Amino acid sequence: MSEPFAVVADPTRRRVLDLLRTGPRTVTDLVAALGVSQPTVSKHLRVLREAGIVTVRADAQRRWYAIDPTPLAAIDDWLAPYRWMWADRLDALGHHLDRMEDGPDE
Amino acid sequence: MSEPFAVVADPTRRRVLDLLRTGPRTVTDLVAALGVSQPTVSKHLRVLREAGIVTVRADAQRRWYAIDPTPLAAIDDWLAPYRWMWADRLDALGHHLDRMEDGPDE
DNA sequence: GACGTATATACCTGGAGCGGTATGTTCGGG
DNA sequence: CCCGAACATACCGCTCCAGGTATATACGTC
Repeated sequence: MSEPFAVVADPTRRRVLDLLRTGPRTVTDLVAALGVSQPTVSKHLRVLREAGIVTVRADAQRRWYAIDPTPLAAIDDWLAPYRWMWADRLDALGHHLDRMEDGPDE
Repeated sequence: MSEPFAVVADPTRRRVLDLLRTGPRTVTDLVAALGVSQPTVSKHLRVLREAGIVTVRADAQRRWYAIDPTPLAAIDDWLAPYRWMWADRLDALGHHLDRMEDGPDE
C-alpha cells in the first residue's frame, strides 16, 4: 500500500477514480471510457487496489471495481493545515470585495 | 506551472512545505533541516516556485522562501467529491456506535 | 472440450525525475 | 580587490514508471 499521493499523482488514475465515482465499473468499461489499452488499465487498477483505494468484486470473468475513498483521507489530512491558509486569503478577498461594494470608485 | 498533484507527490517537497508552514526560511536553513544537498533543495524550490506554491524574497545573498497555498486549492477541489464519501462512512460508523451505545447486546 | 470473452501478467522501451558533484554568479566584508 | 557565504545552474547516473505488445489464465457457452 504505497503513498496515496504518488498513486493519485497520475492523471489517468485520477480519471479512473472520477469514473468510479458514479458507481462500480468493469475493466472493459473503463478501457472504453479512458481510451488506453486494457493492460494499462489493469495495471493502474492494480496500483489503486494495492493502495486500498479501490476494491474488486468477481463476477464470472468480469471484475467490478469500486471506490474505497478511505486512503484519500491521508491526503486530506496533509492538506488540512494549508486549507485555512487560503481560506484566510479568500476571507481577505471577501472583505476586499465587501469594501468594493461599499464604494468601488470612492 | 505544472500539476500541483505531481509537485506535492514528492515527499521531500512536502517536507519543505511543512517547514515553510511556520514561516519563511532561507535555503541554507532548509538544507540543514532536510539533510539533503543544497542543489537538491534549490531544485525542489524551483519546482515549487514554478508551480506557484512558494514565493521568494531577495535579501542580499539570502533568499527567503514563503508559502502561497493558492495552487493547493486545486488538489482540494479534486478531493472534494470524495470527501463526503468517507464522511458518509464515518457517519455510518457514528450511527453504528450510537446503536452500540443504545444497546450493544440487545 | 473447443472457442470467445474478460482480465491479469511478463517483458520491453522511452522519458521523466530525484539525487549527487562540480561550477557559475552574486553579494557583503575586510 | 579579494574572499567567503549563499544560492542557482549544468551535467551525470540511476531508478522508477507509464504505455505498449504478446501471452497466460479463468470462465461461460455451445
